[in-house]
Parts: sequence; structure tokens; C-alpha cells
Amino acid sequence: MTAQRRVVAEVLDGEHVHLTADEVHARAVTRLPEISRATVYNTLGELVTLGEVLEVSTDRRAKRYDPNAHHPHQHLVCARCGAIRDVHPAGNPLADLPDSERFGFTVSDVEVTYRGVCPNCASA
Amino acid sequence: MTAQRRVVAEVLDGEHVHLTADEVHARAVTRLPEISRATVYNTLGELVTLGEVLEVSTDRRAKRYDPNAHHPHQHLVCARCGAIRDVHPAGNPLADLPDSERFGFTVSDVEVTYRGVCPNCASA
DNA sequence: ACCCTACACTGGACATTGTCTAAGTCAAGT
DNA sequence: ACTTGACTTAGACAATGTCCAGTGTAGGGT
Repeated sequence: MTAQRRVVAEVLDGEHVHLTADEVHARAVTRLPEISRATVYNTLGELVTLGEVLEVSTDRRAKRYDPNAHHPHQHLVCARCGAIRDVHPAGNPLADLPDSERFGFTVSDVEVTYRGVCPNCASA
Repeated sequence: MTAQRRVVAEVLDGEHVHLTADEVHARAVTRLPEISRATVYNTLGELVTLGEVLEVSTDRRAKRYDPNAHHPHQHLVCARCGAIRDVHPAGNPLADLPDSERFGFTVSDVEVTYRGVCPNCASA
């Protein structure tokens, strides 16, 4: 555990939002001015491997990092402003895929992204 | 309808697979050698706007384009080789999101990606 | 037929995101 | 103190996508 890794972990834990790698880097720099992008990427990658943090890809621009890794959840994304909310749908989407639709795959995971317009954007 | 757009449409229609923009461009070049990347991107964007083609983002590298836009379906992706299959889960995932989990959003769409290991990779 | 205009296309520069590498730094063990 | 190895840094590089200025080109109006 180095100062750099601690700072990255603190940034993620401090704000329960979904930050991009560059946003994490920007916030980390305010606490540890000389931390490099490579270290942030490396550390985020390690946190993902350890299962402490989830990678989320709600748009096709940058990956985002979700510190809420220990509660299974899905995401609801505003198509206009990109806001992201964690949501908890009823049921288990994995159960909705019958064997006949698995083509011999060993299916281990499912990722659900709801898209819509948030109240802010709808009223604007 | 120009020669360039026809070629892009033919490439997508010809092979029912999920091509990246660059793969579309590579195939288009064999038929129309001087077609530019920008035109392929523009044309793909227009096809997406028209609803003729879907953008799929199964990995974080390149967007892929799915000509099967008129049959709602989801995707099953191999975590090792990246192979993509169209699948049709039972039920409607949109119905699984209760009002209490919508936070005032107008939810219009849902995207489901199953992940697993395909038979080929599992036996290797 | 000839110009004019609007649109599409081209090629390349640019932006964003992420990965890689060579070299530097630091701490622990010998 | 020296060696070793892990970590960090800075920057080059790669992949993908977007933008823009200049160049066709097709069709309408004369």
C-alpha cells in the first residue's frame, strides 16, 4: 500500500459517483500533485482485479469506476446529460436466458443498462 | 443514395456479423478503393439515426454495428475471444424496473449483455 | 447545354482514451 | 552499503473517433 494507491482508493471511496479514470486522476492530483496517469490506470486495474471496484461502460467514451462493488446492481443512464444512477431491478436477468439461447456458452454474468431521460433534462 | 453509402449498406447487410467501423471500412475499400474513413463513420452514424442499424458496445474498444435492428434482441459475449451471439431472453427486462427505482426518469430502452465463455474457448 | 448551389466525399489533422516502456526511486533483506 | 524487486514517473505510442477545409458532383434553373 503506497501513498499513490491510498489516494486513488480515497478518491473512489470519498464520492459515491461514477468517475472516469481521468477524473480520478484529476482528483488524485489535488492530493498528491505528482501522481501519474499510468499509476492511476494501474491502480484502478488492480482494484478491478481484486473485485473492490467495478468497471462500468455506460457510454462509449471512457470507462467509469464504481466503488459499489459489493452490492449487485444495474445502471440507469440519462441519454442527454449522462447522469448515472444505481438501480436494483426485480428478478434475476440471468434466469431469463433459457438454455436454448446459450449456444453452449458458460454464462457467468449479465450487465443491464437502462436508458432514458432524467427529470432535470426532461424539464429543461 | 451515393455509391459510398450503398457500399456501406451492402457490407453491413452482406455479413450478418457485428463489425467495427474499421472493419466496415476495410471491406468497403475492397469494393470502392478510395472511400474514406470519414465517410464510413458518417454513413454509419446516419444509418444509426435512421434506425436501420444498431450500435453495440460489448467491449470498450470499438463500437460495433448490428444490421439486425428490426428484431429486438440482446447479446451474449465470450469473455475470452470476444465472439458475439444474438440472443432472445424470456420476458421484458424493462418491466423488471419498478417505478420506485426509476427516480423520475423516463425510461425508454434497456440493453442487456450476457458474458461468459464460448464452447470453443472452454475446450481450448 | 451551361452555370450554380447544395451536398457529399476526401484526406489529414486533431482529440480522447488507454497501454507500454525505459528509467528513476525507495524500502527491505543480506 | 549493496542488491533486488516492486512501484512510480514521464512520455511515447496505439486505437478509435471527430472535425475541418478543400474538392468533386449531381441536379435544378436558365
